[in-house]
Amino acid sequence: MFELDTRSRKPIYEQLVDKLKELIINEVLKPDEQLPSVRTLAQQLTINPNTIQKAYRELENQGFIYSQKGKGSFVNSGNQSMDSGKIKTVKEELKRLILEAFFLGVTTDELIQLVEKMNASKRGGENVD
Amino acid sequence: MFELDTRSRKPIYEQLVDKLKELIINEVLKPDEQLPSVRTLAQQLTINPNTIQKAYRELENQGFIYSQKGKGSFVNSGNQSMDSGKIKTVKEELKRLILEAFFLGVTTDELIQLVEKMNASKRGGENVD
DNA sequence: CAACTGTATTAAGAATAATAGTACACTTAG
DNA sequence: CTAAGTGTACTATTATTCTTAATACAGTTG
Repeated sequence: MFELDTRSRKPIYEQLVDKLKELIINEVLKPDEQLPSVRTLAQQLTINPNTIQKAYRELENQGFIYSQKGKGSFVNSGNQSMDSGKIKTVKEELKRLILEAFFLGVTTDELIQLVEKMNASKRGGENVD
Repeated sequence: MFELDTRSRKPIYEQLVDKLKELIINEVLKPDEQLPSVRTLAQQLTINPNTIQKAYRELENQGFIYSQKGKGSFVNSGNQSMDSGKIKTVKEELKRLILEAFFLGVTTDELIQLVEKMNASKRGGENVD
């Protein structure tokens, strides 16, 4: 399901969070779809269940999944269940990156085109690169 | 000059890198301006000189500053000295964040407006929030 | 009840970050 | 040239964080 880089300086649980977020956002994992159980995924990736749990806890804090004792962990649908705090955080990160892009010489038009391309890929689902 | 959160899970040297990048991008620190010396800044922030050096080294690797033995560390001017690799990296990060914003329900128009606001603040220098 | 789920806790080891101290090479002001 | 400043490098030690391990408990489902 994933490839993890155990040699990376980036903690494994953070790599997991990033990859799962990507799958959820790209709707590879659809809303209310059940995620692999903590123990199953740990066995598949040959890492410790506690590390999976840490990643799942983080994803739940960020609003991407919800967990139910005895049942499992499931994908949240977007737009819902998201408080405005998360949106503000993402916008702050975006502002930093946009300024950095400007500093590197990227133009406003290029960035706007990037936004529109991402929007198109969201609707259609084509691969944009 | 800065405020550092020693309690944060984020390493001090990374906080330094982020804050200095922000000051450079917003042209609070202007091109060819000299940064505080490793030892001076370490004394001001009451942290170890090695930690400052680590941050400066990272900033140099990312192309934001340049250092000269015996003279000091100085701010790089944008557009110059930046290879296209950095631009590609930033664009990749932007794509991830844009998709995440879409997932949270942010519209294309909102994002375009954000880009244009950042562009305005870059030229004028006003504070945009 | 049995076999799954998530969750919590404690303990130990491994990896990384930060500090401390020292040293060397270079530049500049005097 | 000397002295005081600069960046850079290195080793050693401590502190912090990440990861693993082994249990345990609570809820769900067939």
